[in-house]
Amino acid sequence: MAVHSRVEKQIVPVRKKAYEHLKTAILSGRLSPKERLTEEHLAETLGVSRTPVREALYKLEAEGLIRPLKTRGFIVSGDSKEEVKELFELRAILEGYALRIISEKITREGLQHLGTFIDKAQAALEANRMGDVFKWNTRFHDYLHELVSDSIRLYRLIVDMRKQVLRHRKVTLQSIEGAQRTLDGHQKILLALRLKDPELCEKTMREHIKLAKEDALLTLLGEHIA
Amino acid sequence: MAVHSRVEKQIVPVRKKAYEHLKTAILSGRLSPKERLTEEHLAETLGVSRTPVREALYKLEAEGLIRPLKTRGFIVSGDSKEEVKELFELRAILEGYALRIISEKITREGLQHLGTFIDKAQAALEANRMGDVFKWNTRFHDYLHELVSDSIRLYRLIVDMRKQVLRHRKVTLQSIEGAQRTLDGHQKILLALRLKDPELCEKTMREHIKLAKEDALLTLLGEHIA
DNA sequence: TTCACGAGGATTGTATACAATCAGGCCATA
DNA sequence: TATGGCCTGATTGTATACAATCCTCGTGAA
Repeated sequence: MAVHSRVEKQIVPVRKKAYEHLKTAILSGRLSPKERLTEEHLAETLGVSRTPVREALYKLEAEGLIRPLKTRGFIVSGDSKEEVKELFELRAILEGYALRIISEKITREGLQHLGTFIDKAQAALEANRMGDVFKWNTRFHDYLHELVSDSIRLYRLIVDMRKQVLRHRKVTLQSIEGAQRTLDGHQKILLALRLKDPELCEKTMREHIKLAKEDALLTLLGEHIA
Repeated sequence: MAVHSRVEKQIVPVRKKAYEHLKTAILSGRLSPKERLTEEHLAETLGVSRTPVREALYKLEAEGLIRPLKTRGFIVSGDSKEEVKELFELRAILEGYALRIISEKITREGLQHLGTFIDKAQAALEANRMGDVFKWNTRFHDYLHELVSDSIRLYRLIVDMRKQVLRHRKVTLQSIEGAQRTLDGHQKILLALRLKDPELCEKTMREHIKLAKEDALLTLLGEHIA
């Protein structure tokens, strides 16, 4: 019948649910850097005991999404200019290196996939479907990331950081010019990959992310003014 | 009376003790990748309850020092050739970038300090006091790391990784040639810093760590044969 | 033999209780 | 007004109990 009838009961530990809950709340901005997080209060809110909550908190701390308060409790890490800058710069380094590795082992099909993602994003942009632009751009990056997934540490770092900058990226991509700039960047990346030039790949990716950084910083500034 | 009679009670949470205990056991090789770690067993061994142990385990996992076993429990991450390679390569990237940053803001005194560390290490090497060579080399790197300490994320990543490669480095430095090569590398780094050439700094550091990587891999191979 | 399928022990997940600790305010004293 | 110490509620740290889950291994049927 079904090729795989095993449905894999997929038990989700409370700890994980608490973690995801908090994470999305933070990344979406629903949880601002203003409010203090305490184990007990969160436990009550989520309707669970402190144990899983505290484990979720520790994990978030390890990822840098929240930080311990001197006065006990945590706050979500601010998106101060400095922090956003550092985040993007680290991404530039890590993803630049990743692209270097990728360039050495990507296949013809891989290149084709990437090309498709760009085309779809471009088409979406021209049709003014910004949601889809975002989607295909994300696919583009995700596909790249998968290509380094045997470098476990590198992969984990990249994925972590990427999640953290998500909120900034979303804003950037909402402007037409921003989106077009991003797409141009992706084209350049693809070209560098096609040329199989590791040096160029690293450089291109760094520049691509540097642009994203500047967009994000502008946005940040804008919010400040608004 | 005493200038500072405050002794700072310095309470050390059990969790932290468990964490440190396990960490040193792992880094020193006392805990091999062979044995399985379970919460209960560890708790019993350390004479504490499972709660702090489990928190220590999660932290170690986040740092990549142990990994969950499919069959429940953890094992310490192997030092397979692939893993060591990746570790050093990541270090090369991150510390290379760090040196680039440092080159932009290091002061005259900073350069002098670094020079001193190298001299001391060189002297120790010539007197065949390998322990001291290790010590001064460590100082050299530690000092560099402190210079990036306002880039919190970068700093944390570097420190983490550095701890993980410690066991490999120790072996390398025991050989005279290995130590001399390391020192030469440090000289080059210092030179690059003096020239205030970010590009060169990054490149030099990468190469320095690449050499260390090759040493470590050789050692690893040797152990395999032995 | 090989496979399916429980039984049972080992291990982890979560809740809860209690002890330890800390921040912040209050009061006494100067 | 400033200083220092102590009290108290808030919060975290650790232990423990119990429930849930998973691995293993034996048993029996094909």
